[in-house]
Amino acid sequence: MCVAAQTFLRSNALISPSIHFTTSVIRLEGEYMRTRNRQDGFLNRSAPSAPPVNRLLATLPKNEYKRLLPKLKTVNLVLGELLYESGDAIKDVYFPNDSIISLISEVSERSWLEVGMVGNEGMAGLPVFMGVSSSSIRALVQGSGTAMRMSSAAVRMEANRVGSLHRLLHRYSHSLLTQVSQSAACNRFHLVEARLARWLLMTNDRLGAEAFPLTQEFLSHMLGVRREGVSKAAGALQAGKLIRYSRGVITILNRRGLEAKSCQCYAIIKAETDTYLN
Amino acid sequence: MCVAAQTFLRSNALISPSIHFTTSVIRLEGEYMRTRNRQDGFLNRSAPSAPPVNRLLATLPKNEYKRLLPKLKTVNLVLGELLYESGDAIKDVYFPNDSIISLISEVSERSWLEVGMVGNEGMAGLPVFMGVSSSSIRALVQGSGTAMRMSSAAVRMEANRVGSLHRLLHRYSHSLLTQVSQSAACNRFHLVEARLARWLLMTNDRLGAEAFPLTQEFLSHMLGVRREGVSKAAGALQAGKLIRYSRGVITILNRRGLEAKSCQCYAIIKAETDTYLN
DNA sequence: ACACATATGTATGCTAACGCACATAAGCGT
DNA sequence: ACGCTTATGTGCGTTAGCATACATATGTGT
Repeated sequence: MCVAAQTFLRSNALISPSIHFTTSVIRLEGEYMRTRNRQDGFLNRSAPSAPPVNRLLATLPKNEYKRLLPKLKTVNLVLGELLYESGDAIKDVYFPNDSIISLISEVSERSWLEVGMVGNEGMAGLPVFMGVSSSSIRALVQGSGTAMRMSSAAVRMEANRVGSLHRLLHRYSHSLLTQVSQSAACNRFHLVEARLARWLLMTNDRLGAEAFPLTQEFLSHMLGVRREGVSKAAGALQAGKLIRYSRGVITILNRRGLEAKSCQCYAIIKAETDTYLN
Repeated sequence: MCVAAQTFLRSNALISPSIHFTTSVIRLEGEYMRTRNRQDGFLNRSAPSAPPVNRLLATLPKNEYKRLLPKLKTVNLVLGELLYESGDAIKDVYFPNDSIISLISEVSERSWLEVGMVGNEGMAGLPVFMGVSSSSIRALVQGSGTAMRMSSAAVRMEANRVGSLHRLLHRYSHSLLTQVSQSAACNRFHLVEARLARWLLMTNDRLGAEAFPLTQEFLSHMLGVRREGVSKAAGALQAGKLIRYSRGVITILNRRGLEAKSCQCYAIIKAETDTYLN
């Protein structure tokens, strides 16, 4: 958690790392607890038509799922938590239920970019399955919720036997690569407003909530633009009554409208993500 | 080959598709043949300290390599050839020797972006290994040369048995994802000139040649910028005597200088690519 | 109620890259 | 040698997004 906050705020270079560290832990945990308490189940998740479980795991045949169950542990992931850092050993992998994990690439202290988003359709920690112990990509919790955690050792076992999980992870790898490629092109060609709309929709899909805590500062790192750019784009979306936001909480008011503002990339990525499990 | 040229020139929307098709086949093949004839072994490949073989295959243990050999066929790949198109079934996979294959993502008729580059360190057609028959990413020959071709059916067999190739392809998948992520960030944050320098260096590494046929038009699609932008950036590099070019042929004059002009991304990607095989 | 931290808005000037239009140049086929 | 095609250069107005600086607003703890 400490590490999480440290990274989360690393961009603010004016304050010394240690100060950073302390204040941001407080800030993050504080913010989270507050929002959770203010309104029970703050996220306003819509009535769960489907129970919030990881769809990748849910697709496994029963016997295989049973075999894996002892190795899986439900854990809570909190916004801002850093699951693994660039270059560090990956100790566990995560199958999100209703949480979201961002895969982030960094080219400099202040320039980050989300290259992929992992929700209940996938797993964070693919490098382990691929036989690599660390990655240059950072995994940061972008939406609070639960996930199923599995040790890297257990994942490495799965890499050695071709079973249902093995095959599913292959399909997922392809899906993720597609997502990363599509958003690379999207980030290159599309305007900030469209990309913001896409990002909010993707988050909405995975979180199953209409409102979620996110500052513009955080968003700016996801989209790879300045905070002021997010302010402008978000302001435009709010003016159009598509979203509402205040002090780190964003609420989606009009999904259809957001879809119209977003680029095709949203639909393309969603189609890929939704169909690979079939 | 027809399809190749069709796609290669698709951006020129002023000419009808059929005209396109015919003229561009001629143009491409013509250009290639001309350059090949003009000077025997036009590419001026540097003295092959290492023989030009696919390094992924070369890393296999001997017995496994022998097992695969009957399934591999050496083929010639020609600049502009389209190995598989977005959405179409992938019939074969390719292990480049001294050829290069570009993985390209498209967001509109005129907006393309190279998301990954495959040389002798890898394989084009990973989706097949991952159990998917087609991909939204296009594979286009970006540098002429030879490659080892293997049928998709044979690759699917390999996906079902965990052997050396299986493990290597896992490692390669991770390497490719890293490359795609890094260039996504690079394309987002770095200037055209730096990206062009990086791209030329990466091509130089894989082609093993100082001079290679490439128009600015082609380059613009790789970098996801306008042709005029390439003209400006290439002009600057030429003014600095780092490269020389004329009518579709680029020559690298000063590698060190290019490395200085490029961003760190070149070194980062190269390190990943060079070390995953060990 | 107040002070404080932090989230968000906004203004100004700047630059890279865009879109369009056209000029030049180099090679090729006849 | 000539004309054609194609590759490359360049100028001009526009724009999205950057950097910096500062203003405002909104929760929170005391």
